Amino acid sequence: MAKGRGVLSIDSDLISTTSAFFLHNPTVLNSFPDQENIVNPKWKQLATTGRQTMDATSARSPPTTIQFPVKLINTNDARDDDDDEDDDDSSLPSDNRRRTVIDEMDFFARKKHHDGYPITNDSTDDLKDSGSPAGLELNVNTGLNLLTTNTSSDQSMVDDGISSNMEDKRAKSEVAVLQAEVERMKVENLRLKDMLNQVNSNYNALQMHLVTLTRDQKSHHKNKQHDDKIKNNGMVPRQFMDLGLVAAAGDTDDLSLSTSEGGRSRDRSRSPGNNVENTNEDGALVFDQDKKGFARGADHREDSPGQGWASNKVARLNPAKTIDQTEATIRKARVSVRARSEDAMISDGCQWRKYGQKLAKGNPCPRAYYRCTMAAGCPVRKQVQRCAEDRTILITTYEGNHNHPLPPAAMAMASTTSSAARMLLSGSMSSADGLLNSNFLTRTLLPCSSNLATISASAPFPTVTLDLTQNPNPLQLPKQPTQFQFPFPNAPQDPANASATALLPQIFGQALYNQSKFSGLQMSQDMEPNRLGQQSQPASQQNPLADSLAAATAAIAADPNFTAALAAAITSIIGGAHQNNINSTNNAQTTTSNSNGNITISNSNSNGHNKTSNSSFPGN
DNA sequence: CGGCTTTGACCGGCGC
DNA sequence: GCGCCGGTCAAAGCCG
Ligand SMILES: [Zn+2]
Repeated sequence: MAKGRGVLSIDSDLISTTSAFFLHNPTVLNSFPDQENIVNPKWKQLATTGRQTMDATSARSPPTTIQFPVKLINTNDARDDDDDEDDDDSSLPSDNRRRTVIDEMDFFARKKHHDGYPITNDSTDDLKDSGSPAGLELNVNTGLNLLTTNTSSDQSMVDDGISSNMEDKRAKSEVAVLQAEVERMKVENLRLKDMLNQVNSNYNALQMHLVTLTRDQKSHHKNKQHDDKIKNNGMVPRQFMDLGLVAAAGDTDDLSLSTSEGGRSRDRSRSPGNNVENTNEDGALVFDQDKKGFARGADHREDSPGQGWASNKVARLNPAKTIDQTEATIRKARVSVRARSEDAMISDGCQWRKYGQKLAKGNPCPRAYYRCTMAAGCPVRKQVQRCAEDRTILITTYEGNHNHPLPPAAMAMASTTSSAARMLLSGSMSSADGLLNSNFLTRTLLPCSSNLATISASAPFPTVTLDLTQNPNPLQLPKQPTQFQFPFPNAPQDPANASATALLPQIFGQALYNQSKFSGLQMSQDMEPNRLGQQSQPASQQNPLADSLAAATAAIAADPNFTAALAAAITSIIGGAHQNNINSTNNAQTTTSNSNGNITISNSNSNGHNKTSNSSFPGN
């Protein structure tokens, strides 16, 4: 199978990057308005640079945002294989970033190996590759130094022309200086790395806190809502809530829903509690009884392996009947991506291991089951299946949140998933929100396009479907009643598009998220970036947004067409959002539907872009 | 040799 | 209670 390995090259300003990475969330809303100006040259520049796409988005977070490496993706295309070595080299040269990137790469590379930091080697490579076209000072300097340093002969070569001892000395001294600098950078790199890790951990911790707080608040809400819901279905609303929370936690962490471990002994054994996150869950979720039944066997299992560990215990401890439901919902919250691809599966930047295959009943094409192997306990699973009617369409369904850092490429999907979860969650918040949101979108977007985004209640669990195929397939329609449509005029067609593909989901997710926000919160126009402030909503939202935003931004930057489309979509959303807010007619309906909120978003892409996706992602 | 895929068996839920 | 079905497990084999 294709493995995705994310190799990231991060610009020299790691810190800012990292910080942005985690901090970014707040800006999302703002971003939209900005995005309207997609055309904005700034973006393009950024895109080309591959740096800080975010900047353009929001003035607030200037340089720091994550750079979603659209380019990285492109880079990947160039690559043939995944070898680690290749990663380092390839990543560097391909983009403008090459420059200092060297060190930064390691961050994400973590898993595999960042052999020492052969800075010297890398730098040399850079020089060779680039020939110093970039013209960035850093590159040039470093490279020169290194080269000279390494081989005396080289120096001699250079020196010959000059032929003065003084010069030699000078050169040597310079070299020495440069070397020293390199060393210093190395150290700094390490330091940054540590910082990153620290930030990460802090971030996680904060998230957990958030979740806990949110939960507390929720509990209040629940009590209130619960009553209401009971009338309808008792459980549904909560589930969403939980999802949201979970999802929130999930950005970095999983959704850990604890199911009861009860029966799954076998599975569990395998997936030991690697994750620290369990704690999160503790705070976040409480289930009392193992099975409340709603979840199918499969569901249980899923939970248990990745998430269950700690959570399970916790769940037992806390008796809350509805919790189960929540859990189920969470589990069930899924993001389905429809894309045209001849490949067995689309590359999403993650590493997947196939653990099963089945012939689903209504489909002659087998369904493949994958689990994320980027981290030991990662609960994320995905199902890949070809559309029965149109076998060129590959339907990939993601479930759960990663409990580990992701390469940018993977972030897109991950964020999308989480966004979807949030959205669902938000829906739960204001009972109908999810639906409302969809309606929102529909109304807003419909005019624009031919492409569909549909929401259907039919699905057993809340699902957000992103249709990246050009045609709104009849297939979907039957399953899911289309309630609203999203127009995406142009879809990227290149391999590079793969990134775009990945991004789309995020974008959608964001859009959804925003909607949810709008509808649920009835956000004021301000759209304050501070999500934290909005505790009412699940904490999870905050993070994912940022990610998705970043991804979206990157994507936009990368592909003009796409950008335009997005811009249109965003604009419409934004514009429509307010209007929609007013329209809450749906609410009544939604309440019922809460249990399953399915949203389908279709995008018109040219066919075949998917193919590339596999190789294209940096991760691979 | 480790990791991944393949594939039949197994499990639990659900409907009849 | 039985069978169907989706989902997962895990032994066996493959691959680099
Ligand atoms: Zn994962």
